[in-house]
Amino acid sequence: MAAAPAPVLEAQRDGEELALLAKALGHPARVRILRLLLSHDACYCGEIVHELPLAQATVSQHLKVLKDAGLIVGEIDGLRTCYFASRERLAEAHELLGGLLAEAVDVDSSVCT
Amino acid sequence: MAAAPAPVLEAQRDGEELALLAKALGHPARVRILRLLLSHDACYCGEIVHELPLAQATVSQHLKVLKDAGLIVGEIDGLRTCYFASRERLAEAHELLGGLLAEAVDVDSSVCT
DNA sequence: GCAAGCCATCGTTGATTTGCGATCAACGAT
DNA sequence: ATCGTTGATCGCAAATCAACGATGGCTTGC
Repeated sequence: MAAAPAPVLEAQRDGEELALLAKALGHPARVRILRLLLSHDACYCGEIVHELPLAQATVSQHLKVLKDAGLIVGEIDGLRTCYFASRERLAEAHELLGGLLAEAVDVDSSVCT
Repeated sequence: MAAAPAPVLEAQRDGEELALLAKALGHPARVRILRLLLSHDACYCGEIVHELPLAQATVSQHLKVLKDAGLIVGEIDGLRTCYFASRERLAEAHELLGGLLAEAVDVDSSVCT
């Protein structure tokens, strides 16, 4: 990722990546789950279910969406499953969004990590 | 940001606002439209349609979603409609996302049953 | 006036999402 | 071995979304 071969193509991939992440964040329950995980550093699934006004199956589904997007990580811990938020992935979303704004100013010095 | 009257409620509203914005950004075509508008500063609807591999009705629909989220503004200019990206709104989304990350580090006293 | 271009909207189709109860697999304790 | 607990998954129904053609309102040019 050091060499940027085709800026246009790269921008397009970034766009799709951003859309993918945004889609995962595009539901209040999922944002709430994410916030919960961020503030607790880690949480068992049961706690999350207990915190939200949703059935266990529904919460599990939302967890799956977040996990598929890479925003959280689940780790089986014996009987339970412990979930962590991926700050790196969240920061990636933040940077992709920032990249959009930066691109607005000019197509001048586009630098990616 | 310094004065927070009701931290929990505010956080919840922020979460819903973030989800709303993320949902609008959660489609590749819409991200592409947004990028187009940002890099061109402004664009007529026809140009956008011409740029995307989608029918005019579909593009118009995506434009409506972005407009409803406040991410773009449309201005009727005689025969055509000129669209602008709202950098402020985009920056707002960026900050809300940053707020999530910040909240991770921050202290909080939520109950954990 | 009329015709042509632009674009928002309507109505329809098929795909996806959301939410739930029910079920199933895995595990610890009895 | 048989529970009770935890959480992922399976179906299903309702809702929403995505994409499109067709229509209609609007403006400009003839």
